[in-house]
Amino acid sequence: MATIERLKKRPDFLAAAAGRRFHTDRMTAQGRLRESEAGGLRLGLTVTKRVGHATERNRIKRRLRAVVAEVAASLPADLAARTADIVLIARRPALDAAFATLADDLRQALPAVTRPPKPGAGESAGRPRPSSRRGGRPAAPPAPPNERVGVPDGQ
RNA sequence: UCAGCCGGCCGGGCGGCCGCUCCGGGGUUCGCCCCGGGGAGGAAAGUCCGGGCUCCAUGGAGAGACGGUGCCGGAUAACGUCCGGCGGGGGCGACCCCAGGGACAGUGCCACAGAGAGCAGACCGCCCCGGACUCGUCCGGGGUCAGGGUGAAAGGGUGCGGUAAGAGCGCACCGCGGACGCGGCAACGCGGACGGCAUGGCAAACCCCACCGGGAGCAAAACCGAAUAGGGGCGGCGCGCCCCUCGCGAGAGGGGCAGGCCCGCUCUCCAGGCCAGUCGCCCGGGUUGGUUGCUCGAGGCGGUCGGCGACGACCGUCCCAGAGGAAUGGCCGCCACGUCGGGGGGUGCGAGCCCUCCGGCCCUACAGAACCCGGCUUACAGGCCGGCUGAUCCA
Repeated sequence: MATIERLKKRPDFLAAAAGRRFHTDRMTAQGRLRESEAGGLRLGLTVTKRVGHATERNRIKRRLRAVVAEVAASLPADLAARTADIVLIARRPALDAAFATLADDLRQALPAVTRPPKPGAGESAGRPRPSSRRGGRPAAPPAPPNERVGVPDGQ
């Protein structure tokens, strides 16, 4: 049975932000293929302050962790063996969305963001340009760091 | 029964499946597994005060600056908190609200309006005197603040006397100040000779007075830990300037001043320490990560005693979250509560209230520990308990 490690280091989060993306109304998924180390999936959660207050952010993170655990239990072996980091950026509707809906979102997102690069060069065309109002931040990799730290504000 | 005031408390429950973290015990192929137990709040929040703790400084004293507090007494480790009083204000009342020291130490401000706003003031008006003439008006000089008018505020109020008109000018009452006396630990209260009324307000204006205060914070701090450099320790040698005397000189002797740094806001003083250069030997490792700090504490609960009370003393008993991209939950079912819509029934003139059924919603409000305590402030669906006040009804 497959398991998914938790992502905890800040540089890993920043690296994943440069990878492939997958959007739903509930969340945005970002994926990055790791070069080195052993195989397996790792996943981190980001819930920014703009989503809601601390209580609401915590609830979203707990529900997403439960979703991850459930999805991981029934993951195909080839998908689970991919060497990739995923970051889920929660959005406001994740607070009230049905549990099954969140699970479906994740099941769709996982293969999408961890797909190995095709030999063809059509990569950038298929990638959604995040220039819309989503998050309102530039698409450049050195993004403002504070925006995507999932830590509850330390004040 | 209705309206209201004060204090205290709760803030979903039960069950099923699957998880997280810490502690204790056991097992292990060292990956982990099994058993038992603990696991968010009254505000965990805002970070506004007060402490503990840690680091920075070698201790002590004084002055200044800056900041804070501000009726009195008490409680407390401390507080800007709390308790009990006082004074002022509001309410029929239970009760509630108030940054509430000093304006004869000084400086300053009091806009606009108004004649005049701080050693007051004459615009209209009133009155007296003189003059002019067209004979009831004008001009000049003077008195006056009762009236008009302005203003937040016009130098006590009302009445009588008094006067040319007036005025505490005189008198009565009220107000105000007030030596002194009495009560109270005190704030303050009560009485009050006497004073013809004087010291108008603002100190969330400067200021004065009294009291308090070093700074930064658990991302503090300590330890483990790979490399270079800075760095640290020990030991040897070495010690600035001026004057006088001796000496050809290197230098020697005596006297005086000692330079710089360390007193984490500044300055001064006392005590004390260090450095000033070079050589040799040894130690050591900024950051990432790990461990500690990290939960037994001004602790919870129960009781007795003291106190009006805040609270204190004593006895008994309990161990009660310790995460670290951050655990304390996820999903489902049932029930209760609330709310919305609809049907039926009861009651009432009626708004409405009560009972019951069906469906939907929220599936709970505010809100998530981050070193720990004491407070304050702010947010909060709904509910429970106790005491009290005012109406109304019955006896």
